[in-house]
Amino acid sequence: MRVSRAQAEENRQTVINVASRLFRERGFDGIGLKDLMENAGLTQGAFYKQFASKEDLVAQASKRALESAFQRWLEIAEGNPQDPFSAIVAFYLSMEHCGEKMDGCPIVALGSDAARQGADVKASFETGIQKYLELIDHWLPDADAKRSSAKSMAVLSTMIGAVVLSRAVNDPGLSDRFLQAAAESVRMAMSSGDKESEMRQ
Amino acid sequence: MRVSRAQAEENRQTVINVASRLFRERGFDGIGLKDLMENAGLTQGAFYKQFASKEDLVAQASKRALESAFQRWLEIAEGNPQDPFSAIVAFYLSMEHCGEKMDGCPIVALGSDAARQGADVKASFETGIQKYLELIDHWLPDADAKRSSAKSMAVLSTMIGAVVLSRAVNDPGLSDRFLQAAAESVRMAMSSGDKESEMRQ
DNA sequence: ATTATCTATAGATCTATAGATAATGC
DNA sequence: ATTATCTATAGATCTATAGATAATGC
Repeated sequence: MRVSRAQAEENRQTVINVASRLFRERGFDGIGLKDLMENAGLTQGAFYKQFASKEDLVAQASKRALESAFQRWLEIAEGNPQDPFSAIVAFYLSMEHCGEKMDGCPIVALGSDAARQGADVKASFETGIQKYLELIDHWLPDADAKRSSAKSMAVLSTMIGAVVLSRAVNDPGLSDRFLQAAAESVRMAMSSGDKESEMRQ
Repeated sequence: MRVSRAQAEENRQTVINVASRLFRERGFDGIGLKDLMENAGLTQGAFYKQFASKEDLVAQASKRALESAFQRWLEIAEGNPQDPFSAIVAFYLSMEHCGEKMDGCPIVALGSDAARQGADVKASFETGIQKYLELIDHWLPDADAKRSSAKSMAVLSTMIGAVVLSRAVNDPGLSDRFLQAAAESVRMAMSSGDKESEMRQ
């Protein structure tokens, strides 16, 4: 029954990967350890050799979810070097992304849940969120350098809020309007310079 | 043990009100019927005379949460007739609102959870969200009448996303920066006219 | 000898139902 | 007679632990 150290580590990674997807689909409280472990091809009994508690897995799976979602952003950005931010917006604020909870943005899928978790889980989110902000900062017009952070924060807020809203309603038409409205708003925000200095003119 | 019809209805309302607050604090899966009923001063056995299922209560409590949060917006707006939207922004994007999950915005507290629920729960959210949009529409500069809906959607998205993000991190400084960045962004969006026609000039 | 995984289980909790009780409403 | 609430419980599920097993790693 015992497996090699390498195999055990591989199993551990599988559990984290499976959890990062199933938590996004069903919520932290929406799936039990038995179901999680079976989805990773193991039994429940093996869990506590790998993780200290369910909360421990929640923190690690959150970190993994944020990391893999961030990787996806990088891939999409690299696929359109001329205008990486527009490519991100087209993907993120699409009905396709709205429909794929399991592989979509974990901040949208688990943001409300994260607010109820302990410091370790929030730390996973905080680190991931900072990376998103840095990436968006990087795409801002140079003139905005000093105010970059605030603008990136507003842009990220708009994107996340729009997908949360689009998933919370029944009407697909309304969902799509939220995504389109947010897309227009963030494209505008990113293309324009510093709004305060514009107003001072 | 039986109570009057009026008392029974009052009890039912109490259960819905209690649930609307405790669901916001702990999530739909984070509190059981026994705990809910005890918080309403009843025992678990009384539940199924009042509600068809837990999901039924989830839908009704969501409706109630959206309604009472909307009432709070109206009260705040009436408290500042000169600039109702600024008053809403000052409240909604404050650290105080960030800290009060139980009485705060249910879209922030339960948005991720709502995405996993059935059509009845989503209908509660959809109806509530539409009312927020109408109210924000109402405060837009007249010039924006035609494009009002899209702008209101972007503004609501930004506000909700910012509070979701501010609650998902540990660092209070970061939380506050998200709120401030969103506040500046939505004030700018509401005060400026139609951005597309501006760009055409 | 160590240990990753298994089966089995403890003890708590979950949703939902059944039957008793006692007050209402006709 | 009806019924809102109560106590009690069924049956499922939850997190976590205990001890057995069999393969690894020294």
